[in-house]
Amino acid sequence: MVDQVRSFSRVVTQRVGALNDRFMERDRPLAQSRMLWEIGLEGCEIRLLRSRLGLDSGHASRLLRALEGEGLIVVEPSMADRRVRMARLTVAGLHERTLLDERSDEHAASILAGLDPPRREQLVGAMRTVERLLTAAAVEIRLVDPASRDAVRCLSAYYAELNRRSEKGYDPNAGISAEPHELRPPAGAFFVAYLRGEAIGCGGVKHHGGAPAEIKRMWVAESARGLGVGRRMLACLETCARDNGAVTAHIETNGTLVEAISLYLSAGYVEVPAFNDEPFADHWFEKPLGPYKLDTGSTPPRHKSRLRRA
Amino acid sequence: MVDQVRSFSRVVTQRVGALNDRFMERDRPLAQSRMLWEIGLEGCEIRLLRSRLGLDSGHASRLLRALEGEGLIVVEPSMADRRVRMARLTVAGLHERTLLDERSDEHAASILAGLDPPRREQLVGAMRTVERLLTAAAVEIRLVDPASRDAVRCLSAYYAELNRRSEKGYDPNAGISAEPHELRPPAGAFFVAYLRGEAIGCGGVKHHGGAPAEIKRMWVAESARGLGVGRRMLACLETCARDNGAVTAHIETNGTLVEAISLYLSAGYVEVPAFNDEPFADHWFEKPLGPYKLDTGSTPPRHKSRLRRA
DNA sequence: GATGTTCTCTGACTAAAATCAGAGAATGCC
DNA sequence: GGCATTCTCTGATTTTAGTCAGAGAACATC
Repeated sequence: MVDQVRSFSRVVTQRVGALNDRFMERDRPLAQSRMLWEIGLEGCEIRLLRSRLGLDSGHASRLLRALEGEGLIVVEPSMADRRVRMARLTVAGLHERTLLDERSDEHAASILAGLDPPRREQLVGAMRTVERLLTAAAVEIRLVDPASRDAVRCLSAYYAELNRRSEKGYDPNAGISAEPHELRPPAGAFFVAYLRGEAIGCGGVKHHGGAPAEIKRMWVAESARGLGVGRRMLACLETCARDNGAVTAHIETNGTLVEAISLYLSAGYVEVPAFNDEPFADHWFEKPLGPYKLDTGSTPPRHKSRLRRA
Repeated sequence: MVDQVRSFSRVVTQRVGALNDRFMERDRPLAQSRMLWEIGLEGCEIRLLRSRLGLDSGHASRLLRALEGEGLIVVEPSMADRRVRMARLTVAGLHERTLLDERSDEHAASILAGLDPPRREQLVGAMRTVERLLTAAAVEIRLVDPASRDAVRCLSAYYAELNRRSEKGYDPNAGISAEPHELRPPAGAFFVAYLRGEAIGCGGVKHHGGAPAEIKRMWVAESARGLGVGRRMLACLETCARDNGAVTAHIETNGTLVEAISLYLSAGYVEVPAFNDEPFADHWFEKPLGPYKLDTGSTPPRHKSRLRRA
């Protein structure tokens, strides 16, 4: 398997990667082109550009200065926070970006050109699979403070989504609490899932010694669904609970969250009578956490995962 | 489709390409590491290194000097041609290369690490497909002089293979001739298939005005089989024949060349009685070349291609 | 309103990559 | 033998990329 990955890597970087770089070079250093591209039609915060392109702040600043000097972009302070600066394409910049776009399209088309239609479809299908799975593999789950910026951002997105999806509306302050101090070691734990530096999911657990641990605040950004992040997060929380003495995990949720419910079922949870009085919840689940039992996250039996796409 | 290729390209270069570069950097500039790697266990001609890595001769020379200075390689003239120089790894160089190897393995493993076993297999399978099809798409067929170096090289490989595979043995000078002047426009044509600069297949055609064109010397290197090169070469030769007035194509071959025969059948050839007295041949084929009929090279009906893998 | 943090920028560098022109040796081919 | 070609090397330089330290503005918090 490792050999296949390596040989794939060789072929692809040569044929797709390196060539693409050449195509992007249009009388302009590659890094500048990439920056131009990344700024996008809508403009972009500089700190985001830096993190996406993986650039040092000095380097990034110089690249922006160069593009600005050519009249391709303007950089101006963001309204919300005047420390943050926004880069935006000028008309000339938009034009340049369009050219880059066309070049990339040509390059992509040239890759497909050597193939007959059926093989072309096969290739594109396999590319889709590789892309999805590589993205999934790049997700990283980290223990963070539940009051940290990324955590807070995830939680507000979570609350907003619950509010949007359930008829009753959701109030994080009503019902069972999950305050930061309850989700911080040693009382509990809070994890954030990152994809290329961006927080795209979260989950918390409240420890209760030998009594059932409570799994709370599980959420995955819409843009990152279908990558198995939820499953990994759940496994992570369970491991954490088990390591802290729990032999059972408890989750409650609302019936409108069908993906969540199907995940719980497929991960071995069974529905049980209400074990608390969370007003938002109408389904309660429980799972025995066999000590040291490794959840490989493998595909569950078909009948259990049917709800998934419903 | 183009969009999918582009998005694939972004994800893969980031996750597989760029990271791999980081891993390769081992107190040594990336270009040096790549060179070290590319030299391989057996050593390699410098001009080959240059073409594979796409380096300027000055740049390449300097990289080699640096590696030589560290005692990792020795560079010595090739025996065959003393203008050409060979780079070969020393013991220390072999050791370094092994370390690079291990790093690459680690990197490949780290890509797989984030996935559960079933997804892992899915990823590796899709990678295999992408790799194969990208390689196939990179093959380029060019009209060349049948006396050119690449053509001659292909032809000798072809003769050698015929000799090896058939019991009778093969003599290119016996039987129907296909001398360079017969395969050169306007009398005929000769094509070579290239993969990353290397000649990996060939094929010729002898025009006879309105009379059936003769397809000759079709060969594909073993390393390049399964990529559809033969099919593309055949289509190319047929187009060429049609453009020169032929309405029928003739091919004769030997029964031991099963892949060839199955290719001809799946491409629309039908077996006919001997139309010449080529001593090497024991099967004769014919195909009507409908004018302007495009051979898309799409997958033939299953029952006809069954011989393919026999 | 004092303090610490976040974000961006500049200056001063270093390292690596890439380019160009020209020279010299070996070879192939009349 | 003369001549063009191939292959490699060196010197001189330029362009990119990337790093580090520190400064200043805006903001968050107590």
